[in-house]
This record gives sequence, structure tokens and C-alpha cells, in this order.
Amino acid sequence: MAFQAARGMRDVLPEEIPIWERLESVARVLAGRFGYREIRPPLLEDTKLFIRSVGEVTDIVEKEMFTLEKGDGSLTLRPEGTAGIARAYLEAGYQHKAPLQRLFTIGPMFRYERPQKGRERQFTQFDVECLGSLDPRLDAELVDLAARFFEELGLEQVEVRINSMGDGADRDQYRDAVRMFLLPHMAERCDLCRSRFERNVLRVLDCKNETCRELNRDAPRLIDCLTPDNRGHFEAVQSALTAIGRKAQVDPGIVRGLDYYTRTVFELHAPALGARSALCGGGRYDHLLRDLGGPDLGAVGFAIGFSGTLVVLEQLGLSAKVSPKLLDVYAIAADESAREAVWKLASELRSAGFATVYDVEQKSLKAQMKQAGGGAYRFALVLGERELAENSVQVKHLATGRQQGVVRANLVSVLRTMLLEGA
RNA sequence: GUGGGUGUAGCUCAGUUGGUUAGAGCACGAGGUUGUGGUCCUCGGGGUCGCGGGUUCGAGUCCCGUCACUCACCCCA
Repeated sequence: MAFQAARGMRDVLPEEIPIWERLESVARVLAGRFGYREIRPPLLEDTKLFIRSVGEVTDIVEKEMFTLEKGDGSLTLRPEGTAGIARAYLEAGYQHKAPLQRLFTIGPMFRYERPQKGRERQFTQFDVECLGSLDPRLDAELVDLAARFFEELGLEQVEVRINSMGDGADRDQYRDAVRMFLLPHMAERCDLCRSRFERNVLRVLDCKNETCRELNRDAPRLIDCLTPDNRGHFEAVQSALTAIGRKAQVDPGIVRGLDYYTRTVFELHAPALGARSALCGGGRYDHLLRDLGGPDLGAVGFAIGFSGTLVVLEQLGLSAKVSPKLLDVYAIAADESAREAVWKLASELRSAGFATVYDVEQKSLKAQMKQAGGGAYRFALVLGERELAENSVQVKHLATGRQQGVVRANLVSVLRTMLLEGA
């Protein structure tokens, strides 16, 4: 093949569209039920927006951005959705007219990474953000919304893990405390821990290695470092979840990679998937709007990746439940003389609202029947000399094999009735 | 970015220590059935063996490079 899709980019073929539409529809309906409105920011933003919001020393900014230099400006394909939405919020002036905004978007994001199963360079996210408030119920609301998304798709036992990263002083203090705690025993730890110690100290606490976990046992607890305010907020999030029957386990290992996160961070996991079980990640980012030049208003959000979701549905055998869409009619010419009549009939049926297709490959009657019976159509309509002579059409219901002659003038109403009855 | 694995027909795969015209199942086409799909039977069309180079009398098979996919890391949706 002379050309293939660029690395990490893939086509969503017609066969896969039904499952994608299902994801999008579940996302839209659910977001709507929670009062979230769709927003569609551009795919390209000023590169500096991402550097400012995501953080200069993150993997995303350091090596994963698709950047275009055009004229004297630098644009980058969005590696995540939050920055663009926050920018759009401020540009639209919501901070003045209606600061509390529940927003969502569904669309492609781009990261220059090594592709893997469920991880592509272009990937689709369902991104939900609530800007303009610090209310802990919103943190819980988003956890609930994210969990319901997966439950709606048929996943049972979605696990919620939450943590708080503090906010400013307590966050730095906790980080220092962890660093001081780890320092004396770093030599005994694994390579990964040593690299994380440099890059993102808190992730050392998430090491799966047996001896490292042992060393982590007496690590300082975040809850002890949080300011009374932040501790109160964290507890309020948890009780808001409890109040609606959502179980959430506190997991000190959850540390979002992006700079803008504050206070609540959370992940959703599907235990059925084993080690790589993360379905969704999100959290609060209370100073992002301020950092982008707006007022210091709170905000919280999450993102769900569709590629990963599809992998999960596949592994749990849930994707087969999405049935392909059928076309209504395949119109067949029983002999050459009927081809023109079939062409006119197809046009008529399309006007009447039926999804209709006919043969353009000069196939034999048998081959046309085979085409009709291939599983993509509900009815085969047969027109030949006989039908033309008596002004009728043979209507065959392909699933049952039942066939009847229908007077041409009644065809539309008969078809309509049969489709309504699901016959 | 690091380290493994894989790449043969539209799809899933077989192909012996290197040896003649590279095979199967499914799918596709024609016929059995002169106006009828799904079952069955017969026949048939389909291949730059991912791409490029090398070793050899001879390469799908061995070597090197490259691209893609994939798995485990890093990181994350």
C-alpha cells in the first residue's frame, strides 16, 4: 500500500460507527441530564496556552505536543480539553455574566506518544468541566456523572478512587514532607522510584514493588498536612458521595500529572481489567482561570478516553450488544427490462423516507438476492416483467423469508406498516 | 524515549534443515436451481510473501536496515 494512516492515527470505519455513536449518545444524554451544555472549542490553540495551563515540566509539554509554526505564531493541536474550555470561558466573558458554567465537549485530542492498545496519537475524549465554583458537591457530581457513563454502557462495579492534593502551601508542605521521609532510604529503592523521586515525588508512593511498598508504610499522610479548609473540602466531597450511595476509596497514590490540579483528584477503575484498569481521570483546578488571566474561581472536571473505553467494552464482551443499523430496502431488478423501473422506484422510496439501495453492478438476480440477504437490509423488493405487467412489487422480509405481492400504489403504506410493526 | 514480539490472498492463519508453478478455511464470483439470499455440492478468480538492501547457484525461510502493528516500561485518556 502506497499510503497508510499516520502512526497512531486510525480510521473509524462505517462498521465501527454504531459503537462510536453509542458512546457519544450516552455521553450527550448523560451530560444533558446533569445540566451540562456542549461547547466546541477549536482543535488548535496558542502553544503558550498549554504551556501555561498544563505545566512546563510535564511530559505533555516537554515532548508530546503536535506544534505548527505558521507566520510568527505557534499553534498546537490540543493535547487535552481543559485548557481550551477554560480559555473559551474567559473569552466569552462567563466570569462576568454567569460564572457557574457546566460544560462538556467530545472530540479529538493529540499527543505525540508511542501508540499502544487503547492509546493513540489522535484520541477522542469526553471532557466534562464545571467552572466557577468551589462547592464540593460539584466534585461529587462529576464523579457520579463519570461513573454513570460506564454503568450506562453496562460496566458493573466501577471503582472510584479519590485523593486530595491540597492547594498551594499545604501541597508544597506535603511534598516536602514526603521528600524528607523518602530521602534516607532512596538507595534501597527501585530504579523507577529514584526516577520518580526526581520527576514527581508523590508518585513514589504509588510504587507496586514489594520492598518499596514496605518502605512506604509509614509515609506521611496527606490528611495530616492539609489546611483545615482543604481538609473540610475533601471530607465534604466524600460525604456528598456517601449521601448518594457512591463508594469512594481514598488512594494516596493518585496524583495527577498536570500542574493545574488542586484539592480533589480522582480516577475510575474497572477491576475486571487488572493492572491497567484506569477508565477516567479528573480533578479540581481551582487556579487555572486565574493563571489564564481571569478571576480566581474554582473549577473541576474529568476526561474519559473513548479508545480505552472501547477496549474495556470489548474485553468485557459488552460491545457486541450494539447492533448495526439496517437499511430499509434493497431493490432488485429480476431482469434487465426492470432496471429503469427499479431506479425510479428507489427514488420514490427515498422520497418517502426509506433508506433504499439498488444494484449498479449488473448482478444477476441471484447475486442481487445474495446482496440483499447479506444482513444489511430489512426488505428485498423484486421488480421484473411480471410485476411491471401487473403493477405490483414482490416484498420479501429478509429475516423471516416471508414474501408477498403488493400493489404498487400501496407499497409505501404497506412498507411503513411493516417497518412500524418491526416485521 | 527504552526493551521484546509479529508482518504470507479481502480476513484468520499454515508453509519442514534455504530447493521447482506459495497453500487451507472464511469471504468473493459462476454454476447445480431458465424469477429469489441464508444450508449443501462443484468449479473459479485472486499473492510486489510489509518495504529496501545483502548472503547464496537458489530466499517466504538466513543477515542488516526501514515502516507499521503489538506487548511490557516511562507517562497517561
